[in-house]
Amino acid sequence: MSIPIPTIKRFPSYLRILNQAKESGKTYISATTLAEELGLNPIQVRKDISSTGIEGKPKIGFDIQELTQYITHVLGWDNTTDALIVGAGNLGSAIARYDGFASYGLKIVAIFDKSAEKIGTNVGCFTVKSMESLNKFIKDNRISIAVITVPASQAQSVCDLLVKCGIRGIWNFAPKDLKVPQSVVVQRTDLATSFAVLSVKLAKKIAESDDLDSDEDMI
Amino acid sequence: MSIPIPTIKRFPSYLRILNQAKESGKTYISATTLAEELGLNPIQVRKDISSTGIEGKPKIGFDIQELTQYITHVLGWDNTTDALIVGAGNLGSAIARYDGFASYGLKIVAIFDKSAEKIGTNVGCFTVKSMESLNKFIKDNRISIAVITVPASQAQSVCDLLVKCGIRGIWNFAPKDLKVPQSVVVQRTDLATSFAVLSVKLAKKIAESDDLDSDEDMI
DNA sequence: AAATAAAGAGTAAAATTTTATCGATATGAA
DNA sequence: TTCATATCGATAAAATTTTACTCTTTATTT
Repeated sequence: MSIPIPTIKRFPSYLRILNQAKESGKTYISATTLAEELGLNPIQVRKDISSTGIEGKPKIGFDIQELTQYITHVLGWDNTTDALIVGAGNLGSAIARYDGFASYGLKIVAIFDKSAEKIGTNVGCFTVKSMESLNKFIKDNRISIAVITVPASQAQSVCDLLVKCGIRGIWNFAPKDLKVPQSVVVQRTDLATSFAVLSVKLAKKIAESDDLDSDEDMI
Repeated sequence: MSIPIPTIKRFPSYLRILNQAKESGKTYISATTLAEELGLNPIQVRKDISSTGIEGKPKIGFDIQELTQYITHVLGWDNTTDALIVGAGNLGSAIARYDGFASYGLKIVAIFDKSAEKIGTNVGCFTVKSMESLNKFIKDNRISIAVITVPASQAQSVCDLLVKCGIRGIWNFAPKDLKVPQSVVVQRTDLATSFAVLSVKLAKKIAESDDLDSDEDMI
């Protein structure tokens, strides 16, 4: 009865639309409306929702409050989890300053770096801490999630260290595939992957419109 | 004969491993090795590669050079494409300063923002330009790709403007599903989506280890 | 109150993606 | 040279995911 990964991936988008709808004063929303907003197939939306077990009312749709609550719960976003960042470079700093994580139940509580120049400087509302203080911090604050934003060359060693300190979930922004023990979960967020899809789709689209052009020539 | 999206998404990882292997002096690499490095199924890797039409040698593997070239070409990363960023906030600035895009055939050439305070300031090696200068810049430099890093509330209007200026591909970092004409491609890169997967996998993993604990108790 | 239409729910079909199987081939060792 | 082994390639099977279809429900209209 586990929820398919593609469905999980669509859940955050649903939450976004649900919030919007709620703010505009609505109480119910139909799968059709959700689908329209997101450019999805309504049947797919209904199927996704059905995996939560929530039932809708014909002709009306789903209770926004109920749906929001359930999806938030499935994602585990109803309880705030503390996380720390390792790597105070451009990306790490941007993430540290980003204030949108609260709605994902994620709270950045510290940022670490090995560079002596960066340690002690401020990034957003944090002061960069040294790698030496990492272990104690994780233990003292019972941190289970870490965000890796160091260069690829250092990612594995940082990862190993984090695992040794007891981190269970790693959100990896370094372009590197990390090896971790079975008990640890890694999720990589890779700009390259995303851009690859854009590149290919764009090339295809341009090829199509070229085809169209030549078709027109033939008239 | 189009290449499946999941395959496209794995291509950048292959490229990374291929580069590593090349740097360490190798000429050939087997699907098995690639798969091991990436935690994938070797059969899947072979299937992915087969979609490029490149043939390998039994017992040896694939020509690294040839494979690299072909994948790079399929992704369209062998020709550099100029792109601009709209939104000079934390994320936009981080992206502007990121120097890893060169290997994706992507070259950031300018960054725009509507805030009077930001216009004229420096971000990395760029000077933030005004939104008024956007149209002319796109036309003069024949830009076809734009990166959107504005807040969600402004994303659609910025998107509309970009489309009007002739942009064909949009890489959207705003948590908002953009509506565009058929001729335009949008790729959203969403932190929430990625984190959702991490959240759920982690919860599952922790539940599993709890199960294990209770199993052990039963001995 | 009956008819209509806009959903939802459940099952089935289709499409896509991943994994398995088996025969072929090239290398290195006996 | 022959044999063992690692790997490839092609086809088939399995699994997953998306889409279609049919029926039911309920608000709205007449």
